[in-house]
Amino acid sequence: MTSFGQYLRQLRETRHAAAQAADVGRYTLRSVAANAGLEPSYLSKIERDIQPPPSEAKVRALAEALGEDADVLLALAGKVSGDLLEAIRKRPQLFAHIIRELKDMPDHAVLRIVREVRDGQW
Amino acid sequence: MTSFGQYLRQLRETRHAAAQAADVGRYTLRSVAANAGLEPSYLSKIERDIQPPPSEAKVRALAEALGEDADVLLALAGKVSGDLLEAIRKRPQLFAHIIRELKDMPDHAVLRIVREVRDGQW
DNA sequence: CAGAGCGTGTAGTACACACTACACACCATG
DNA sequence: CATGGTGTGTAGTGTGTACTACACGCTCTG
Repeated sequence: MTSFGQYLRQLRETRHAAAQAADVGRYTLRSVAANAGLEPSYLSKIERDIQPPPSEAKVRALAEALGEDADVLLALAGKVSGDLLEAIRKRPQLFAHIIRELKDMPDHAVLRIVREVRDGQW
Repeated sequence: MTSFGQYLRQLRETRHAAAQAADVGRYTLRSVAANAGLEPSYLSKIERDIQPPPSEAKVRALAEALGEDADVLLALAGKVSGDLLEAIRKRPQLFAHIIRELKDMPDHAVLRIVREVRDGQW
């Protein structure tokens, strides 16, 4: 399993290389830290898994700065997005039930449900 | 909104009265605390909302001791069950998507989906 | 070879979390 | 009137969370 730090560093280095090739946009540790609003040394430690992942807000800021999906990054950070938690807390039994039903199903089955729901014949 | 503490106390007092009427089983603060594995004074403070809700494990133990649904009690405690979090973290985008789709739907619509899923033609 | 820019090391902070231990005051009962 | 059981008050503890501030050493460029 890739750790949060490993993933973050790899992601940044990929962006860095791509930005070199292209033109603008810098993906140095310092500039990413600045864009995401945290101290460079802090980010350095996070990327090397010396510090645990930061708060949800900072993870979101990092996702934004690196062009990555926030939910994915949050998951790697061992967290779940606050708005999802809120939704579950509002109707705990309902959501507990449905999540437990779906958790052992293969992706394609769940995806099919998602699509059915979105197409909205409910 | 009923607080966690208020709810807990009310629940315990209800059980207490019922147990009086019936026969066995004690629902004093001390005995519930003992059954759930925490200090009486701690539970006392929790029931009066002087202390914040305890850890997930303790909330579960309280639910067990009081015959209440753990997910409901956890929700009142502002928490979400760890197994649900784990399921979401394993497939963050998938579950984020489906929860966000469902969160604004009325109960009956969600329930219908739950049933369809359980009846398993997926 | 000075200076900019890069990543990193060390130190420390403020606060919340999750509790325990023990003493106390009250009430009813034998 | 002492004893058992009830809820509560006070105090303190260890651990994690979530960071900041600042200094250091390396490398590349002008």
